[in-house]
Amino acid sequence: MYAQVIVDVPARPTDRPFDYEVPLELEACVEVGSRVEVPFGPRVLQGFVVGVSAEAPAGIDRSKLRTVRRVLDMTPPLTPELVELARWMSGKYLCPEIAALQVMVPGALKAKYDKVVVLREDVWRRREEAAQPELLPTDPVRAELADWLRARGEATAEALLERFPGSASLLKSMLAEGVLEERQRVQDRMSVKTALTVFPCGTEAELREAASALPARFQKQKDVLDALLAEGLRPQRLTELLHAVGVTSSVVKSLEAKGLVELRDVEVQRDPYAKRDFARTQPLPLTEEQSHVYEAVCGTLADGRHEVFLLQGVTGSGKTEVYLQSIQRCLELGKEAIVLVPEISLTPQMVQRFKGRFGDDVAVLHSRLSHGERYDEWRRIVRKEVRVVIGARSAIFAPFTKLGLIIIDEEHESSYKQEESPKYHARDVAIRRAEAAGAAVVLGSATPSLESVFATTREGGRKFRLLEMHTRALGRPLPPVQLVDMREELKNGNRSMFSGALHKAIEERLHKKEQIVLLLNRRGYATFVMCRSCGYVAGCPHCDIALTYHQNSRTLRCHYCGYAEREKSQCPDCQSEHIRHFGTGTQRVEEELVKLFPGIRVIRMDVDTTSEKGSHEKWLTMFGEKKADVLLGTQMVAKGLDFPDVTLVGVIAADTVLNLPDFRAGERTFQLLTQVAGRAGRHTLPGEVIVQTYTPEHYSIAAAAGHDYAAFLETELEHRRANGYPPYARLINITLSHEEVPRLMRISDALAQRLKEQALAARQSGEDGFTFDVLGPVAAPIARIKDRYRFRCMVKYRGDAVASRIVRRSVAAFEEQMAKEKLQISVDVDPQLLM
DNA sequence: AGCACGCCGACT
DNA sequence: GTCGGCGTGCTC
Repeated sequence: MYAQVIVDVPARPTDRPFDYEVPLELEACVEVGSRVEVPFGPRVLQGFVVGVSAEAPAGIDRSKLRTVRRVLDMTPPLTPELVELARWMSGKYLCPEIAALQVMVPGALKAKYDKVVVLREDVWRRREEAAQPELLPTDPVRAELADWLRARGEATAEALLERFPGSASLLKSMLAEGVLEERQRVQDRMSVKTALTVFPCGTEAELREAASALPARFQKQKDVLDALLAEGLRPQRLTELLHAVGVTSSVVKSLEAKGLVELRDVEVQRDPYAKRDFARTQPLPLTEEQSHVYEAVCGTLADGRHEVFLLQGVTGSGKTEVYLQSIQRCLELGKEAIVLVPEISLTPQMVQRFKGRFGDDVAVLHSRLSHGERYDEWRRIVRKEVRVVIGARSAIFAPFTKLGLIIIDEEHESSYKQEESPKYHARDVAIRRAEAAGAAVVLGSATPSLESVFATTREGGRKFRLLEMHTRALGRPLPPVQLVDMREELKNGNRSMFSGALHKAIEERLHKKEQIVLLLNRRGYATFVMCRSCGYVAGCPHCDIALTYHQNSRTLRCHYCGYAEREKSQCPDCQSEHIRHFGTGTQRVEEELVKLFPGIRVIRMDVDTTSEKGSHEKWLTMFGEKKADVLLGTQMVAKGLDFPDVTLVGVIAADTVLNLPDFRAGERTFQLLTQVAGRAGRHTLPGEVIVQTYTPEHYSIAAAAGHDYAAFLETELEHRRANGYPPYARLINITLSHEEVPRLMRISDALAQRLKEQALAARQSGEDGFTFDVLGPVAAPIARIKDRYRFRCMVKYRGDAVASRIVRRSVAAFEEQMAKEKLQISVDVDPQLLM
């Protein structure tokens, strides 16, 4: 048997399958999707099997074939369907196939390579016994080192030198003699956690009899048997059993010797939700709108068809209940379901709803889990213990084999795009996966992305089917939104960051003991350091970016290259001492709140206060328990929260994002305002929203205030069409980086030229139905990172396949330069952030 | 990406 | 004369 393997070397020349022979004893466990260890050149690597065959591969010298050394998992971590998906991803996002395969498995399975030295006992003995002591090396440490290594079995060179300092040359000569041998090791980052488990041997009657047959002096052994019988002979974790009965392990060992129980190492899970009890919930009755949507989805599910639905439902219209019941139906049909939610809204509230409905049938995957916890949840999927997965972006790769339904909540969220390689978009991957699996996709949002809405129109080819929900499930109207023109406030002498209206509204809520959500529309801007005298901003010496102030270490750090320096007390430019760090903005709002409303209790949520693991949940729980009057924060307070006593939502400055040089700025602003407005008055108490802005006439802001998606859509689409932006075209960003600007400029121009030529060639060879425009090259928004300058070409295209082929071929022409002179080219297909 | 092989400067 | 610098070429 032969296997085709993609090896763990993310580079262009190795980005193809390599053929290996599979030894007979491994044939049973090598299949497409297996993770294997293979020799590759002078080293040993991890790889994924992407093909198997009985016949020897053609076109390769048999003598060159090497053999698979080991299969790394009992069950393959990937399914053939996922292997195929990885192949598609590498073509679509222009990433090495191994990178796509790697994101599909938990980080715990990423290989760790190291080298160890072992003692060659046979060589050692032969030399010692050669009986010519005068010829043996005389180093006194020799024997000691050999003994130590013999006891340990193996050791890394570092560990060995730590134990025997200064023996580097000894080590080298022993390796040369062949007494020591270097071996490569391939390890998982994380291994399976196991626990000794007690398995009763025999039937209940047998054990009962055995227990009573034991003489009185074996009382403790009897106690153990009784405990096992009381638990219905279920296997027990040894530590727990010992604790419960109050005996030591020797007692159980005695029982094992008698053959009454068996002790085995069993894989255990770190279940992060083990301690919590989730009250089971029943399906709620659906409103007319909800059941209309539900029926549509069920129809497709029943047919086992692939179809993409765009579910546009106003905030509070009860999308989640529709998801839950659709999943229920999917499970009844014997299929599995994946639910994607933005990381930020994967709150305990959300998890609770799914755990409550489906109990242990759900695995939860999110980045706040430790490596090990994440791995364990994922293992539950592999072992077929769950049929539903809820998680952030990468949960789209859950290794299900009978996928029936994929739900993407808040589908417009930019966090579905991975910003590192492979730069995939979970929505596009989901659709591709569902196509292959014959599964339905439901994209849900109150404010869908323009791309998705466009896909429901005739012009967009009616690729998606639009389903709408206009009314809120609890019958509450959408809260009225009041726009406050801050220019007027300033004119009237109000220089505070709170308008008269917002000030009064806050006061009222405090009086009535209702709660307030305040949003500062600023993308998690980090704290930076500026001189108030001359305007100097502390920047990274290696990157064109401001340094970030870190409170706890009192240092300034660069988030791009890791550069760090001490906090400054004097401006390096003008020597002024008026140099200080500027808060995230929320800090300043908090200070002002406390000043204006003495005794006000504020919870501030931003990058500073939520960096710690679990802090996000902690703050939300506190707010839910009404331990604070105000929840103040950036984007993160806008998403998916549902607190009944929130009756006021205030937006401090609506337009800060509008001025970013990104064609999606208007869309983002509209979405954010709509989302945050939806936090108010969700239950019995009526809500109110106050939006402060300097540009109340801007269509994004006006439309959000009027809860008018249609108006927003019309204007925004017009803009996009006029400027040739998505959804009328798609984008590919190609970023080039090099240490020298002149060289970089020349290469960038050459690349742009090449792209244009390739496009022309495609057109001339009769290819049509595509457009391909090259913009730039221009300096990238962050013009230098890690002392490398950056230029960018933007491609506007229509026609996926042709465009990626043109880009792939053009970039390939620079491969030689990439290797030779440290040129780097990074391709981002369908970028979400243009910054 | 590594790692080996190979060809030129500063040292015992 | 050797140790070690990093250029370039290959990996089933």
